[in-house]
Amino acid sequence: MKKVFISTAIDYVNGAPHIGHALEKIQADVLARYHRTMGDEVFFLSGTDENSLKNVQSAEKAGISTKELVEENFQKFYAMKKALNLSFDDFIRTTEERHFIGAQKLWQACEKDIYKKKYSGLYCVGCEEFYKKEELTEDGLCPEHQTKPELVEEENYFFKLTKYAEKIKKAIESDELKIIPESRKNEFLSFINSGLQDFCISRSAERAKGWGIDVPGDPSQKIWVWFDALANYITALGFGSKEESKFQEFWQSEATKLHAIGKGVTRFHVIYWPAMLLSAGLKLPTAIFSHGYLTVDGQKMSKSIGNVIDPFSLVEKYGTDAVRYFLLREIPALGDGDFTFEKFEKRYNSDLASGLGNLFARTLAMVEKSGLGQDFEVSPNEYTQKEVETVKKDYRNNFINLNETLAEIWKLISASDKYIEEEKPWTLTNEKEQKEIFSNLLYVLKNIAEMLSPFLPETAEKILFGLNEKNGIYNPKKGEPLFPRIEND
RNA sequence: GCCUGAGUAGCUCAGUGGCAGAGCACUCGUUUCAUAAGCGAGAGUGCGUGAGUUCAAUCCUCACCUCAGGCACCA
Repeated sequence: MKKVFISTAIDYVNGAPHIGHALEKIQADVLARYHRTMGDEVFFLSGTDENSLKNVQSAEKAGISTKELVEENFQKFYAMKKALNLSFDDFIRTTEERHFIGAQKLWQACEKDIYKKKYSGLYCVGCEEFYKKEELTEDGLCPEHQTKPELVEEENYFFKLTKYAEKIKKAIESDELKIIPESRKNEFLSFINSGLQDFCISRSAERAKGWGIDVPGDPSQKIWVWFDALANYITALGFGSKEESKFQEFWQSEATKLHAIGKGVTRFHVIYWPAMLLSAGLKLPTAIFSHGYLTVDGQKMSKSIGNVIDPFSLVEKYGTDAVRYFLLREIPALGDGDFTFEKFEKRYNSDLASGLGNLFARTLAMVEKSGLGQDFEVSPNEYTQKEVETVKKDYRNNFINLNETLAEIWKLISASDKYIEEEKPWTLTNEKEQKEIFSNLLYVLKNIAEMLSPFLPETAEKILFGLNEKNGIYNPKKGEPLFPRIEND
C-alpha cells in the first residue's frame, strides 16, 4: 500500500476565508480522496498560520487581543471543513503546543547552519515594518503614514541557504522534487542560478510584540513566521514529540509528500523549505502543486472593491457539491481562473442540472417505468465497457489536471444521452433489448459515480444510493433531483 | 528594466508547415424516458501587429504591441 501525505497551505488568519482559499482546500481534498479510492493510505493535513506579526497588527486595529482575533478567525477557516466537505485527517494551528515544540526542534536541528548577523533597514514605526527603498514614496516616505522611516539596526539569525543551492537545484532538475506545473520549474531553476543569499529567520521579540515562537535559547528573538509556518507540515506528524510514528510513516519514508499551495508562495516551498529539511537531515517533499489565483469578474478580489466572494454563502445558496464542481471544472487546476455568478449558474444548469442530474433522473425513471427495475442483473456490452475503460485510463493518467479530468467524465454523460436518443428504449417492447440498453446505462452511471467520488463526494453517494447495486444486481430507486435547475426571473 | 509564458469564434480553450477546431452561449428543427432537460442542423471566418524564411505559415525566425507570472525575506 502506498503512503501519501497531502497538505494544504496553512492560512493566515487575519481575516475571513474567501473563495480563493476554498479553491485550494477543495483541490487538495480531491487529490486526497482520489488517493484513498486508489487504496493508498493517506494523511491529509490543513491548518492555520497564527504566529504572524500581521495578526498582532490586525488585532490592534480591531481593538481585541491577538489571541481573540486568532481564535475567531481560526473558527472561520476551520468551518470550511464542514461547508466544503473536506476530508482532513488533521488540522494544525501554529499556536498549538505540539507545533511550538516541533518548530523549535527543527530550529535546533538546523543550528549548524544558523548564525547571527546585523541587519539594517528602513523601519516605519507606524507600520512596524521594514520597507525597501522602492516601496517608499518618491520622497522616501512611508506610503501608509507619509512619515520618514528610521534607519534601524537589529541583530538577527540567518540561515545558510547558499550551502544547499546545488542540492536543491539537482532535486528540482531531476523531479525528485517535482514542481507542478512544469512551467514553474524553470522559473525556480533560473532563480537559483541567479544566485541565492542567506535569509533572515528571526526578528526581535520586541518588534514581534512578544507574539510567536521563541528562538531556542534566546527569548529576545522570535522565529521568523516562514520558518515557523513551513514546519507545520512535520510538526503535525509529530516531529519533535515523543510520538514520531506518523512522522516516520508519512515523511521519513518513501511516501509521496505533496504540498498544495498558491503560486505566490511557491518559492518558500521549493527553495527555503527543502533547504531547512536538508539542513536538519530530513526527507524532502516529493511534489509541490502550485495552483493559480481567482479573480472575480476579471478583477482581483479586494475588500475595497467589495467583490470578495464568501464561500459559505455560496454553499448555502447552491450546495457544497455545486461549489466544488464549479471551482474544479471552470478553474484550470494549475492556472488562474475567474469567478462570476453568471458563469457559476451556467455551469450549474448545463453541466449539473441538464447534464448529470437529468441523465440520472431519466435513466432511473425509464428503468422504473419498464418494470424491469427489480433485481436487475447488469451486464454491459463490450462497446460500453470499452468506452468506460478509455475514460478511466485518461482519468488515471491525467488526474492532476482536475478540470480536464472532469471534462473527460462528462463525455460519458453526453455519450449516454446520445445513446438514449438513438435507442429510444421507451418505444421498445422487446424485454431483452430494453434490458441491454438499461444495463449499459446503469453501468455507465455507476462508473461515473465512482470516478466522481473524489470531486463530488455527496453526489456520488446519492447516485450510488439510487442505483442500489450489490454484486452486479441493481434495485434502482429514483429520488429527488440531484441538482434542481436554477431559475432566474 | 530584465527573464519566462500567453495572445485562435461572444465566452473558455484545443490544434497543425498545405483548404481553421471543440464545449458553452446563440438560431432553427425535432422528441417526450427526463429537472422546459435531450437529440439534430445551422450561423459565427477568427489564428495580436509588421517584416522575413518557404512553392506554401496561424503554426518557423526577427521586431513590435498587449496581458500574466517571476526578479528574496509578501500566507
